[in-house]
Amino acid sequence: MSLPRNPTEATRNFFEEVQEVVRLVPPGRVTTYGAIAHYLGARHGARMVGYALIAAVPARGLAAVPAQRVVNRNGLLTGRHHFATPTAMQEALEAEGVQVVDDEVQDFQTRFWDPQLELA
DNA sequence: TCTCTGACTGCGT
DNA sequence: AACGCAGCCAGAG
Repeated sequence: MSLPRNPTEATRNFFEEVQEVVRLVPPGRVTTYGAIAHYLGARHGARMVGYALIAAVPARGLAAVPAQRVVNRNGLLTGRHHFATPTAMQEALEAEGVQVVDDEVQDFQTRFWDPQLELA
């Protein structure tokens, strides 16, 4: 799968909603694809959340959309290969105090930030 | 059109 | 506990 060149209106809106939620994740905390999908009403699957981030990073940059704070439900950095370098995602997380060992966020449960709960 | 492939998940076996 | 599988939906070929 590659980047969408001409996203449809609906797709673009979904992408923006995802990016908006990701921007609300506090530094040092992480959330998951599924949590975001659920928060947005699961209109699209969790896969689409990841897809939205592919479009988000090059379009807005790491500073605007902290995509490193989105991991899978097990705390694994499944999206690290989409960053500029293979270690960029891990380094970005460690820079804000999140320890990562073997592609896995340490102390994941207490680091987890659920938009459904926090933005209620 | 059809098929395949995902930065995913949850359920059933 | 490990796997398989279906649902999720948009692009590319």
